[in-house]
Amino acid sequence: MERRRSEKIAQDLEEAIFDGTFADGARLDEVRLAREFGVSRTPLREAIQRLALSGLVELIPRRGAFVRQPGLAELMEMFEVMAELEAVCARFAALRISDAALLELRDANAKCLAAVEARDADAYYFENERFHKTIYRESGNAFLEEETLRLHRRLKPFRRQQLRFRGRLTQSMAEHEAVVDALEAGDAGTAAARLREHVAVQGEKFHDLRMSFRSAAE
Amino acid sequence: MERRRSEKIAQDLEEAIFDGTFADGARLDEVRLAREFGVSRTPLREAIQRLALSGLVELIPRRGAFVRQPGLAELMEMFEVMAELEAVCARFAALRISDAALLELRDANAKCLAAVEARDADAYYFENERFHKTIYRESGNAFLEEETLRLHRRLKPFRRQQLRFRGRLTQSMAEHEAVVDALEAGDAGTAAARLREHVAVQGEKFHDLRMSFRSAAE
DNA sequence: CCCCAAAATCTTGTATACAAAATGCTTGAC
DNA sequence: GTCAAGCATTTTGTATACAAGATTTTGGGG
Repeated sequence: MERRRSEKIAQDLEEAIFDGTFADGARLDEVRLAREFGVSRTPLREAIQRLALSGLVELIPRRGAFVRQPGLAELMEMFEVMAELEAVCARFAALRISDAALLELRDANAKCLAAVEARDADAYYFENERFHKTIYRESGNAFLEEETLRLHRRLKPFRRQQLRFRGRLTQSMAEHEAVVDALEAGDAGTAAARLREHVAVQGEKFHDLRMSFRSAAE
Repeated sequence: MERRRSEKIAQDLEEAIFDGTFADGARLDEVRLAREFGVSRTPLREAIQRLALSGLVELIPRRGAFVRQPGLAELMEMFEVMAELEAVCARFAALRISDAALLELRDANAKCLAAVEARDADAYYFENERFHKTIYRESGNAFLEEETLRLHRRLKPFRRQQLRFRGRLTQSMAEHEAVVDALEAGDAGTAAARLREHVAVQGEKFHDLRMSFRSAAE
């Protein structure tokens, strides 16, 4: 826990932006939010600054902070980079992964599959995250792990919507298993390619989803 | 230019940290720096926060901000990631690069080579940066471009020391040309591999350099 | 009736004042 | 003499007050 007030406020605001409480382009009124959080403007400004550096809000001098939701094109780009980063993690991990981590990946997948069959969305997400984060960690490069986690967090709210696709989940599990097979075999190229494809498909599915949303809404 | 005071202070502090004005672990005294910059603590704190989010300083609650120079191990990791990011840029660029950009790459290389022969270090760095940044841009993924630029900036002070290696520069130019050849041919795999190797070598050379510094200093 | 300009208001950016916490120093006891 | 406890000092975190710029509103003129 850092300086807890501005830290917590930043998290809350982030959540609110992800929730869609703040629409794209909405202005973050400092005094209003300060009242709402029951603090002065100072910690709130620090929180806003933090969000600005994360790219969630745009800071216009003397004008204020405006929510900056990524558009569809930018999201596709982010998913593309996510796929590449995970592929790099997999490539490194194929050479460096420990036996214990391989067991953890198998375990996460087993529990993930169980969650799918039990229709337990929360458990599915938890185990799915454990799977991916384990690969980041086993890349053996702490900086890469951190950067990949950063993007993972940023894309989290958009990834979440994919549960709506029936049948995608079991397919996803099969892809996970194939990745682990390649990692176990120490086949860096295959592991990278499979994980890249696995994540890229998420981006594409997301694309479809957004499109259907758009046409349904307007 | 954002809120210019805290923005400028952050840049100055960043520069000072890179220069080695602040040693690793040094505390950034708010009141002292505020006096030094002739501002109050408020904009200075915002600048420090910014640096903290960039990872240049560590913020310990109720203790203060401490300069956090990356150690050798972390730097190697960062160069490793840099090589991978640039490789991804090259892979994308191979499919998307424009003829104009290819000409720009050749032009940058030519001027770079001229700078080497003229022993013009500044010109060399300028053109070298132009070369790499052009490839980032031609990846056709603005988000990837931005993220790669971020890491590029962060590694800049450490890359700068490589001029000391005689003979490395002409070799480096040859590698650049080979990368452009692959891009021109649209050979994504080769372009990626060559650029990855080019950047990875920088990291290794840097490693050697630091080692020699260490043994010389202590 | 509309448009332009000036003033008033609102909001951000900065400074200062205050509170809380941590560190270090001093003093006292064993 | 040393260790511990309490107090003082220093420093961060927060609140509030002040200044500067931007926007909006109002009033006057065309």
